[in-house]
Amino acid sequence: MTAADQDRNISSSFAKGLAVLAVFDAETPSMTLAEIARRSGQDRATARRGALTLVQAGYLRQDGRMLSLTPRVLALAGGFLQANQFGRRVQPVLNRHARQMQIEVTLAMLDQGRVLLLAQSTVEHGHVTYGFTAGSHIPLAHTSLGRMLLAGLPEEEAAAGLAETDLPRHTEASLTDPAAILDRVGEARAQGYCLTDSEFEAGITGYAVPVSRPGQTPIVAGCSAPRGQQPEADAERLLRGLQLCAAELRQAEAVDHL
Amino acid sequence: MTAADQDRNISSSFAKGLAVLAVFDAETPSMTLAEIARRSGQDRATARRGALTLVQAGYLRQDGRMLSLTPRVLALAGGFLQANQFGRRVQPVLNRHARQMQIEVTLAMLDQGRVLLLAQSTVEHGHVTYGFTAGSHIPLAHTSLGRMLLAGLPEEEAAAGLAETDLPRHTEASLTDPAAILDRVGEARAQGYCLTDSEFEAGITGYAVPVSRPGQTPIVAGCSAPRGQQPEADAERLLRGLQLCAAELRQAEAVDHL
DNA sequence: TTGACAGCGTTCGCAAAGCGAACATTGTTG
DNA sequence: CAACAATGTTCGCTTTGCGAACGCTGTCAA
Repeated sequence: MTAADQDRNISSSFAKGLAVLAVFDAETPSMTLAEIARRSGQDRATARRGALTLVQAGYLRQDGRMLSLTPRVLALAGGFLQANQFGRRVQPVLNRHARQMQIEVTLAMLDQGRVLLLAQSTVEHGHVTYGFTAGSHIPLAHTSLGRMLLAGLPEEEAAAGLAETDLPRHTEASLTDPAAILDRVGEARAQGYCLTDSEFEAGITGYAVPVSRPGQTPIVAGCSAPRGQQPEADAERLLRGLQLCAAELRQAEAVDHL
Repeated sequence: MTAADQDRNISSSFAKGLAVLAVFDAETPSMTLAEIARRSGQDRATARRGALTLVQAGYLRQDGRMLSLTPRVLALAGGFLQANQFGRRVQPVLNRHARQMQIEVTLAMLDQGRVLLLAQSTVEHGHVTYGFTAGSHIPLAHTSLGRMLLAGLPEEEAAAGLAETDLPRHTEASLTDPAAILDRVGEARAQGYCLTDSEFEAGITGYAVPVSRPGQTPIVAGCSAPRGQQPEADAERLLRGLQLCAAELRQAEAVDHL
């Protein structure tokens, strides 16, 4: 009861339960109650009630002492995707450009100090590396998508956003100095696109361009490919393709109210 | 406290909050508090607390008096998709077969008396009609996917499942007699595939085959296309393609523990 | 073998969280 | 503009759910 008193309008039990649902991510597909409690920073008994409630609601499956998400959570995302007509207005555009560029195209935004993938084109010869999908989180600091997103924020917010995340060394090439990363972000802001090389995955170059209009919540499109023989030619071709894709998404006002 | 006493292990506030989150679907992208309360069958004050909590947690956005889902809900689905390696084990297979068949391929399962789309390939020339995505719900009774799913259940369960849903007449061809629909389901079970014609969308034929092994929770793959000049030839080609796709998914054990 | 221990899931009395009738506020109709 | 209808918000009473405490199970060292 200090300064931040509990708001009578907020249901704390509900908030805690949501935290339980949110701890399930790529690294930990199934967990015990104690693990959930630890990850969500809650008492074991509290986590237990939340988990059991989720089981009853059908969002969680209990298998012995392990708990894991059920496909029903997809329905929650489905509500969002349909509300924003992703199936009609976003996915076809991504697919078409992906086809023309012969590369997988991803749409992303910021979420809690990470990059949240909103949609992904699907094309045959995609060099599948991690197998990210819509809803996946990827790092902010060492990906072209992340830096382009930061570039869409006012400078001080970008610095703040970067400060919130930790900076693991994914590869030898990963920049670890926040100032150096902010330099690259500034560069991306100035030139209207972002390139990264080998900072997240060795040998892979990332490309990203903004989709949202200045002032809106930043949305970006990007792609990644193994570094080829003529990096400059590749970059020019792919960035041109991404710019066309981004322009078309803007035109369709597909991402204006995110 | 009559017979159905409240379980001490279940957090009712949390369950009610989840119900609020779940009312957002394709038909109602944004709602007022009163509408949410009505749809979730809760008191307005209760719905309000749930909604405000969701706003604070970042899953809902408040815009005047309208509330709508934010992209963060995608992260919940992302947890499931990554846990089950959809990006690596399912999506590529669907994409490859879709490419070969030159048609959009969908993976689906049962959820609350409807068909829940789990994943969807995307090809260029897809005749985009509704713009469904992963997480979308489609009707159970009048789609080939739905009937094939019912065929994967024991007969009495299929009948029960069908009884739960209402049977709107989407088109003139929609079967409205439950017994007639169960006949088709039985047929699908017997022959190992399901065809429907114009029952959901006029002029569109749907094709579906089972993916899950007998006894598991039913999972099916399917596709749909405008009825062409040689329906039999189309059916043979598409069903063959779907069977190959389904076999490969089974082989990869991609959907065994759903 | 056994005692001590660490980690897990589960219980229960008490504090506080949230339910919903009642109220305030805003839009709508005759 | 008065009467109404529908929405958003408050507050006292009750129910819910918090977390210390418990029992159980597997693990390690003496």
